[in-house]
Amino acid sequence: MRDPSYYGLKTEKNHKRAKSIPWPDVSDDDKDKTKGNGVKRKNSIVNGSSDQSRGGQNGHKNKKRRSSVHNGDTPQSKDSAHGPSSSQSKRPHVNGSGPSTPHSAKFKAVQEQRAQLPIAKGREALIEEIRKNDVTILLGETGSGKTTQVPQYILESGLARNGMIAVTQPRKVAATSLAQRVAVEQNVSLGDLVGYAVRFDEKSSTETRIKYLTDGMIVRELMSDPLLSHYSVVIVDEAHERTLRTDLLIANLKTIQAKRNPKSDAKGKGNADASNPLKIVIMSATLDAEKFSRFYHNAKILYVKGRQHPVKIYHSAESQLDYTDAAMRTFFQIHTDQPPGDVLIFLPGQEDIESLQKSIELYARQLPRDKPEVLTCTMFAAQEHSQNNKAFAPTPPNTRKCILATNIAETSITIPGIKYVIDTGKCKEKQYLARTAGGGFDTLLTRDITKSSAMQRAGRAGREGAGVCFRLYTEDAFNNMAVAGEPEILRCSLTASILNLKCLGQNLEELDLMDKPDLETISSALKTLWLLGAIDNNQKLTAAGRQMALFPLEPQYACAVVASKEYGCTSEVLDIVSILSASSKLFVDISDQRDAVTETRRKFKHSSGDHLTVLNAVRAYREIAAAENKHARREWCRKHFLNERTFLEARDIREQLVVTCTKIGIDVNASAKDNDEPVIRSLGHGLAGNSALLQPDGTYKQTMGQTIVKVHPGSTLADKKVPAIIYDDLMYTNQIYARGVSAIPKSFFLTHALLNQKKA
DNA sequence: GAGCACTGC
Repeated sequence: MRDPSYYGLKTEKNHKRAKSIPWPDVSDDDKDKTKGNGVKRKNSIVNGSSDQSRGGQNGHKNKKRRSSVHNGDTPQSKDSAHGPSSSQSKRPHVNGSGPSTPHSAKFKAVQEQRAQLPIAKGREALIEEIRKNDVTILLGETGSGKTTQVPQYILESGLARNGMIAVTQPRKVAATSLAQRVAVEQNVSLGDLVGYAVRFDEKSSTETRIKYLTDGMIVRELMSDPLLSHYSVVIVDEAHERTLRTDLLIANLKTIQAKRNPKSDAKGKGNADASNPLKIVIMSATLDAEKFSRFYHNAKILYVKGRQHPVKIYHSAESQLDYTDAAMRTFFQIHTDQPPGDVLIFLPGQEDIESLQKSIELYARQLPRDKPEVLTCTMFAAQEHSQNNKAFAPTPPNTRKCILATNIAETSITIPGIKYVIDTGKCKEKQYLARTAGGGFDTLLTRDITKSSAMQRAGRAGREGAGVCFRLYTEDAFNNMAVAGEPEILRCSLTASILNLKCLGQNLEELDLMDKPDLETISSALKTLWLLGAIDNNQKLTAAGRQMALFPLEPQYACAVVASKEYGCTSEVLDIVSILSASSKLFVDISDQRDAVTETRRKFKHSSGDHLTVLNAVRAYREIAAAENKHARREWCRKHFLNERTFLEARDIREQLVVTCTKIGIDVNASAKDNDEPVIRSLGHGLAGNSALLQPDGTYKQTMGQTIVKVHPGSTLADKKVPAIIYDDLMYTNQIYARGVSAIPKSFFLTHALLNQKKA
């Protein structure tokens, strides 16, 4: 392969550094492929070939116990169309978007597609296994069709009896779009036989038998229905992601099954005579099935092949210290030597993305005329939606699109047209550091990805056709990667989970979890709950704690809402905490318009700090919203560097909070008007543990610990010294920064923890 | 005086 400098790229940096990365034999790729020598086809991801699972240390062990569902079953024609449910689909549907008539061409095409999915061949074997066993582990590669088909097979076979089938997903979009798809396949209107439930959005009815829901939603349902008695089958999808809520669900399902299937023994025999037995199906995409199996009394593991185009994987011959530079050189090697096709580059964060984009655009301008144009797009969570969406626009003719993305493109978003993937092997990961004193804090540091992540990234090149993945790390480095990431339960704060479990009468340390968190993390959470008055000296849930758990909020903010009743400022506190709980930040940062941003933000700035600054922004938006149309509102937000989606999401959250408040007798209209003190006081109750005092040397030191914290430069209090502060959270990057900071009179908060306990 | 992967109720 040729060096980019061959094309006359002339910055000083490039002259010093430019050398091509020695990708083994990539340049004469086509010739070598036909000869079958030269090109190393390492870990090639070919339709379900065993190569793909080579990365897993225990892959070979799995084989012993895995039985393939591909054992020669032929799908029965009577089932492959529509089963017992078909009678329900014959009702006339008034609206045009409803299901088509059973014999329409569209419906037939849908059923043909269903029958061709890889999992369809194993249908009978799969149903038989689920019938025989209380718990089934199903390993399915991408494209196997397991998530849409298994619930339908279970329904159509009658295994669910009269109960519902729950299918849990870690993400909302997945739950809603899967339900949509399955409703089409069942030829019913969404919300009838097939429905979904995610936060702020539910489409289900008394007729619903297959319900897709987020894992958070079903964990919430546990609070009102501890045995999940509405469901006869619970399918946990994407279990390998090991989200906190999936782990809590998996643990609870085990105890629920022990109660609902009284005769079940360790080998998991059928329980035809139990009145309302529960079937569990764990679906996962990776190699760690053994662990799920062991957890569920050595449950049977089934394996189903996927449908993926082959992806050739090249590892870098030597390790690349400067991964952005290596990514740039690799991009230009692809651009100059490889056939057309868009490129996706995985980078850890926004900063790397923006700097690499600049370099690529700089060098692309110096390419000879006969080379295709380069179009760069960036994709990361903090970026405006419209910018992220640019990657989806069709690539113009004679152009190669280069998408620079974070992990967002690994699971959450699928970009069409990608033929080449460049994987830096890095990501950023949040990790909670528990400190018994001071409550602990989050860190966000760049680290190596895992094997499953690396495979996922490579797979992104094979969505639509054969692809190529260039890894900017050696094959040894790949082999030394962890198989999978640490489950979330081991790296996040447990304050909210412990509070919710206490409402179920459970203690987290006694729960039968697949992975148990540190005692330090648990005691840090217990300490926070005690400070909030949610538990008493004997760690028993208090009346106030029970109220806090009802709110879909961090316990700190729930505590502030509960406290606001006394100070008569619930309206203001709801405004603030609903913004703080929204998934996107309110204040948009645009790196190249920084001066304009700070200037505009001054309008909302409140002298006491960030919380009341948020309140000012909410009040200003509300005025605009009342007076102006949608377009003007959006324009106003853009001009003021405010994220309107945050306002809209916060409005939904606020509505939920109003319902909860009303239920427990908190007057949501109680307002302190322009008196700020009660608002800060209420927040002070919730943030009693998150406080720091100014030291003589100008730094802030935690009141509950010894940590020196710095006010984050993005805060309105960044260049102002006040005697005492409260803050939303701490984040360690280069230093320990307090974010979401407000000044608070010293006399306030030192007593708040005690007040919380007294009230409780 | 400096930077923030991704979910979810």
